Amino acid sequence: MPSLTSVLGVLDPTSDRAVFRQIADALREAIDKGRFREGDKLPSETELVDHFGVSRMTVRNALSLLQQEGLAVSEHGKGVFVRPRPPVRRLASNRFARRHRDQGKAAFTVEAEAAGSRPEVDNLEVKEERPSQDISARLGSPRKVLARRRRYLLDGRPVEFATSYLPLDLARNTPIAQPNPGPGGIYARLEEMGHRLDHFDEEIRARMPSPAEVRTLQLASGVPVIHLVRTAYDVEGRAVEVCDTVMAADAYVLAYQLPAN
Amino acid sequence: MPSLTSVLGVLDPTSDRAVFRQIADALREAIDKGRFREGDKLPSETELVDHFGVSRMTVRNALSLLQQEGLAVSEHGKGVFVRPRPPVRRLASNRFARRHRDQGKAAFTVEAEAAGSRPEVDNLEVKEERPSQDISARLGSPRKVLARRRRYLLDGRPVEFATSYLPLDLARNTPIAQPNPGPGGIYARLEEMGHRLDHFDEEIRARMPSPAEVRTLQLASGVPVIHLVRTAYDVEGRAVEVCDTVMAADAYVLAYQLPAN
DNA sequence: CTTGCCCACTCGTCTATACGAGTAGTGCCT
DNA sequence: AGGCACTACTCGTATAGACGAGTGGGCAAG
Repeated sequence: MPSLTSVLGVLDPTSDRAVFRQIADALREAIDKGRFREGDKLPSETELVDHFGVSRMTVRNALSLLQQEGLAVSEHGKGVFVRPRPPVRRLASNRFARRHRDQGKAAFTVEAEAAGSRPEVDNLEVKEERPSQDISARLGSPRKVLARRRRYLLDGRPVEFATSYLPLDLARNTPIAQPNPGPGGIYARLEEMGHRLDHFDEEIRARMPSPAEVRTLQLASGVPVIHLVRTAYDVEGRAVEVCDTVMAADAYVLAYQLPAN
Repeated sequence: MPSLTSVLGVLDPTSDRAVFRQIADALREAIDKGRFREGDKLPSETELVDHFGVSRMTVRNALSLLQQEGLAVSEHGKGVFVRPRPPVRRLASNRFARRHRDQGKAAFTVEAEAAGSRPEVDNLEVKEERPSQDISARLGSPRKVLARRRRYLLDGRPVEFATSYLPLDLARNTPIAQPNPGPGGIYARLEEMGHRLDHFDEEIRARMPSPAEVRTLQLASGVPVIHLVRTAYDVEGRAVEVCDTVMAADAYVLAYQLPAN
């Protein structure tokens, strides 16, 4: 067992860099160099206090920095750990292409099982409501919309929360208003109903989660969310669906293929 | 001038929610309700201490939470302010399409001026180097690559830092190895050199910035970065360029249009 | 009137202490 | 063998105080 000094070094009292930043630097460097690996427990606050000869608040300040950077997570009663990188789910840009519309299960389920994960969907909610200003504008100002909410989990971990909005005049009293819209999902139903899909617009943002999103997605601190808003247009140019998705950023890579011409 | 109590309310001593969270909640709610607007100064730490009757560390803890959420920014000597939302730059998926290749200026410059901003590019660096494992794999394992680094600013604010990598055998002693590759950028040069471009692959991730990225992009705390890696392929299927881009997430929306078939 | 200093106010850093609460192992008691 | 209590260790929350450093306004000296 190597000494803490050999792993973390010592403070430089002549430096004008704040002590807690020096401590954070030392820990960050040790993590980068592989002295601590994913899931490893970092030295406890008490050990760091003793090693660096500073007060506990200073140590906590340093650890808090690492958590904000997404490098570490603390667990009450256990310790502070190097944040494990979960397996990422790759979302291909053509995942909604007609030829990929699976006739049995939802796309999420198929992909997750192919990747060796256990998929779940919960928090299902289908209701009629008045659209927000943003959603309303994207859908051509319908008075009411059908909202389909659901949360996706992989191996028990929530990774994504999505809401689909459809103009109510289009979705009411159709399979789309059912909790399970049937094989191929709502896009298959829309096409059966005569709304042949032409293209999708996707808008991607990244930001820190709201407290509600932290709860829903059980996010560790230092993990942003990817906010994706997809609008589906039929061949007549009508926006027939808006899907608002919030994803745990550490669980996703979005992949797009674009023509060069 | 409304009293602090009418804006922030009071603590609930019977609640088991931590005091600093209650204070953060009160401030967050006041911001959400528009009692404080973008750029407004929040009550000073001292005022919050007096109002809530708690110690300064508790108040700082609450303010720190808001900063991690990206809701507030502190300025030494001045105060804590509601974080202003900068204008976002919209990156369209077809921005590199051949027909959009401007013959005079760089795409960044054209777009920025169209949006009424003052564009700058700095930190230019062009050098030959050994590729990282990741870049090497994407480019088909060249021994060395040409790296072109640059930083983009809008109205003096850094928003994006990008590095292009090209196999050295392809780029050496060409205009691509010059600081200014000429009209239409390196994609125009590549096509002139016989590498007609076929398509691009883009991979998008979001995460918290490293300390180096915080410096380079002058990021406030609570602002993630969008990490985009674009690989350009010629019609023969060869990867001819990888562009690794780190963007301030609060300055960008990425927009993609996808066919439905 | 201008310059420059000082002061009041801001947040930043750090110490020292206290108690609460979650976790896990040990060992006793049943 | 099983269950439970105790305990030692972890991080979480909160207090009180001190000094440092950046900002900006006012006041006094030139």
